Amino acid sequence: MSTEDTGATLEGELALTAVETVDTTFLETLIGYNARRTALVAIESFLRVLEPLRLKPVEFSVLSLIEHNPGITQRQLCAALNILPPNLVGLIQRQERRGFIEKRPHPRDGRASGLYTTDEGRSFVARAEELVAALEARLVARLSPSEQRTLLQLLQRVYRSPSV
Amino acid sequence: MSTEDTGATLEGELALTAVETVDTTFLETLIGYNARRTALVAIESFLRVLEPLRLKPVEFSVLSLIEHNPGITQRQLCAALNILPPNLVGLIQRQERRGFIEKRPHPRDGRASGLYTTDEGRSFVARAEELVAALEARLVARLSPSEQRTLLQLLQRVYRSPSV
DNA sequence: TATTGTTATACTCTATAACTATA
DNA sequence: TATAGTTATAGAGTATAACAATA
Repeated sequence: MSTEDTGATLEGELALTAVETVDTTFLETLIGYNARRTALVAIESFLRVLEPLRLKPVEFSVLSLIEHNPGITQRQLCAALNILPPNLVGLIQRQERRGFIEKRPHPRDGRASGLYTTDEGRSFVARAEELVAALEARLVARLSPSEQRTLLQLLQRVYRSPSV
Repeated sequence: MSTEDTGATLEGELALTAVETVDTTFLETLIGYNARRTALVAIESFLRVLEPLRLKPVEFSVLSLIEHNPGITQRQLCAALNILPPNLVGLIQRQERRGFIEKRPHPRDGRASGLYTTDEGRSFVARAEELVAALEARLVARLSPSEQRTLLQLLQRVYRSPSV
């Protein structure tokens, strides 16, 4: 992250410690810290790779979930993605305006509507998922296939464990 | 996340799929998604546990880094924590006002100042780090010690790999 | 000329209150 | 009475531009 290194540490001041190299060992023992940094790196790449499609991570998640769960409701999307209902409204409208999804009346609940991808939306999601899969491969390129599986499993066991 | 389950899936509608249970299998293959969810769970617990100390995750990181890197500059903190300089100013001022840190003139650079914890700050950080360590233990309670080490190592290999 | 710390400010993300229409 | 979706809005987090002091 730092681009310079002026060296010259021996100024003779006793109390002076590690002013050039930052010691982050304590923070690095915390999954919260490490998970956050990993997520930030992934999101950064994501933004770059999906920029040509004008698609942000949450928007991708929403489209992908609708594609694989035809008829899903906004309430279900909120629960699955940890989004608050008011903040989902705009996301849905945008994808609707782009012609990628459409609402149809819900068969059993007049308050809700089911969300579906359009033909155009389906091919768009397919393209996006390809780009994301390729990005994913680059992200974990340093890990062996078994290490990749292990990492996902361990993360899931942490965030799925109840009452943390 | 969902608390209800109305059942009654066999309505006879052909196109209706998985309206009650959401299929997230594609998203769950992505480290970005899994790392983010893990980070969110950790941050949630963090906010709850550190609330009595009126300390947020970033504030803890800042204090902890100053404690373990006496004389660190704001520029170094920014680089280490991925914070932009203007956004660090307020964080520093708040911890200064609480009497936990102090600025001293930098020995070699008149533009910068070195940051140090005060006596009060040191005992405060110690208390905070204890709480965080206990929280960490609960977060990874479902993993064996060797799995815990593996998880941290794999995460670090992902976010440290260059040019993702 | 470049960099540290700072102010002001804009933009995005997330959260809360309140409404409507259905259940 | 409670819930799905919506509007309006507040607040937190993150970003850029510009400046003074120092390198």
